[in-house]
Amino acid sequence: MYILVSRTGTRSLRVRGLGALGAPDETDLTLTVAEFREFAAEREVLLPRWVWNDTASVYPLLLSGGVRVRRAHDLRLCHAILRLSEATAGSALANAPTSDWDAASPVTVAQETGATLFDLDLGSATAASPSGDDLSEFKAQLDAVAAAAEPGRLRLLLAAESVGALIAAEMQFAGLPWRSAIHDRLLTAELGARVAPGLRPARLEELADRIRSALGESTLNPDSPPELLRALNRAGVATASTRAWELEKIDHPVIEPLLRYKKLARLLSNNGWFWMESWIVQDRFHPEYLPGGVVTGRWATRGGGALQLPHQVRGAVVADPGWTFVVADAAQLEPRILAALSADTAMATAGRGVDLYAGIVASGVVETRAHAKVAMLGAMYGATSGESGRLLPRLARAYPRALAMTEAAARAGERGDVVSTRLGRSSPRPGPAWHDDQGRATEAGATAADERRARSQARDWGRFTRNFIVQGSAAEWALCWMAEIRKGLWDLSGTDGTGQAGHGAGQALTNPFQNAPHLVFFLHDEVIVHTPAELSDRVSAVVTAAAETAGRLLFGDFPVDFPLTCVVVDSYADAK
DNA sequence: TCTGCATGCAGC
DNA sequence: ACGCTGCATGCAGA
Repeated sequence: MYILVSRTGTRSLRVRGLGALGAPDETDLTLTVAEFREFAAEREVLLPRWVWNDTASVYPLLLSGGVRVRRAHDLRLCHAILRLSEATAGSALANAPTSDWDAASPVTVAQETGATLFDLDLGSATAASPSGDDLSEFKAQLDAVAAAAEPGRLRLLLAAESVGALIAAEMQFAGLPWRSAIHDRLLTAELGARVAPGLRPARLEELADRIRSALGESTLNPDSPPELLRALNRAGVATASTRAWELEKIDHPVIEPLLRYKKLARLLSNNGWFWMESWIVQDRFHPEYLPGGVVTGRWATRGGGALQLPHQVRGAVVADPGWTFVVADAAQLEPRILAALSADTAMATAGRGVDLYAGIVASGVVETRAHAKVAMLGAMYGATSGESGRLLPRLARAYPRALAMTEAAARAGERGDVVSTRLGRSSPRPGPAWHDDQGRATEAGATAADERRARSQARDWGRFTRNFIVQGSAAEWALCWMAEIRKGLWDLSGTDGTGQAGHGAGQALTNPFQNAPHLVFFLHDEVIVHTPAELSDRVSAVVTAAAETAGRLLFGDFPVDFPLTCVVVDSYADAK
C-alpha cells in the first residue's frame, strides 16, 4: 500500500492513497501534522509505504510532531539511483531530459527556512523540493525497476536507500549525546585554560615559543605552513613540506614540539570551544546526514565535521543517566564485501574468524597482519608501488577471483565504462574533459605529454571505479544493516513494557525517542545505539542479528561472515 | 573585503 | 602516482 505525501505549507501535508497502484484509493486529504499522526496510526496495520519527494524536507516535520514511520520511498534519492543505474539504462526515466529531479543536492528544511540546524520548529518552511509531479515520477520509477533484469536487487536498494533517509532524519533529530562539561574539561587538560578567540591557550603558547627558539625565529607563526617551511629550511631541516608524517622522519630538536603543536592546534581549531558552542545544543550533537551524498552511495554529512570526530574528544560522548551505548562496527567490512562480490571462497574462508587479516596470515599468504592489511587496501585502492604494490602478486595468487574482480573494475574505468555495485548503483561516467583528453592522445599530432596526461587520467578513473564497486557495495551492506537494526529496535521497544514509546505513527509523545532505544550515530561501518541500560543485551542481539541478515540480503547463501565488534559502554571513548 | 584554491589532517 | 570524505586556515587574486 502506497500513500503519497507532499508538503503543502509550513505545517500541512497532502496525502493521496494510491492503493496497490492498480486499484487507486480515493483518499486525498490535506492534514495537519497532528491529524496526520491519527491518519497514519489508523493505517499502520496495512504497513503503508509513504512516498514523498524528499525525506529531508518532509520527515523532520513529522518527527517534530512525534510521528515516526516504518517505511518510505524517497523519490529524489531513488531517482538519482535509477537515472545512473546500468540496470535501468533503457528506461524512460533514465532517458528523459534532466529535470529538477536530477538536482544535485537535497534542499533541507534548514536551507529553505534559513533556520539553524537545531531549530526544529520549522517556523516558515515552504514547499518541498524537488517540486516535480510526484505521482508520475513514482510511476516512472516503478516502471524502470519492473523492466530491469534483476528487479529484486534494485527494489532492495531503493528500500534501503529510503529507510536510510528516515534514519538520517531521525538521527539528526535525536542527536548524539555530548557532554559540554566533559568536553570543556578535556580541552582544558590538553590545551590549558580557555582563552579568548584569537589567543593561544597556555600549552599552545609554550610550544610555539619552543618552536621559535629551536629555529631561532622569534616572530615565527607556526600556523602558517609557508612561513614554517621557510624557517625549517633556514634552520637546516631538509623537507619539502610541513606534513606531520614527513616531519616525523626528521631528527631535529624542533620536531617534537612542532608535532605536539600541530596536534593541539588542530584540536583547538577543529573541535575546540568554538566548535562546542557552535554544534552542541543541550548536550546533543546534531549533524546533518546526507544519504547518497557520496557517488559511491556512502553518506556525507554537513556541519560539525561528523565524519571526522577525532578519538581525542570521544570521551565527551556519554550516555544519559540510566542509559548506555551499544557501539558496533563491522570488522574488515570492505575485504569481506570484496570476497562475497567476487565469490572468492578462499578469501571468505580467511574471514571465517573475527579477524580476516589474521586469517590471511594463517593461510600463509603473507607473514604479518600489517602486511595483510596493507596488501588488501592496496588491492581495493589500486596501489602500484611501495610495500602494498610488492605484496599484491602474492594476494593475487591466493585470491585470484577477488583480485580479478578489482582489476576488471579498474580496466572498465580506464576505458570510460560504467561499473556497478552489488545492488545496482552505477558509477558516473567521466566528464567531457576526460574524454577530450583521451581523444587528444590518440590523434595524429599527440605529444608525449598528451599521452602521459591521458594515461594518468585513465588510471585515476580506473582507481575510482576499482574502489567504487567495493566501497559502494559496502555502503549497501551498511544500509541494510542499519535498516534491520532500526526494525529490530522498533519491535523491541513496542514489546518490552518500557511504556508508550515505539509504536511510531500512533504515539502521543513529542519526542519519539524519549523512552526507546534508537540509533544516534553512523559512520560508514559503525553505529551507536543509545538505549536504556536494561535493554543493552537485547539491543546488542538486535545489532548482531542485523549484520547477519544484511549479509544474506546482499549475498544470499554465499558463505561469507560479517562479524562485529560490539560493546556496551557509557562513553564512546571506551569503544576502542 | 570577498572568493576560490592549496595545504594539511581528522575520519572510514 | 593509494579510494571516499569535511573543515579550518592562510594566501593570492579579484
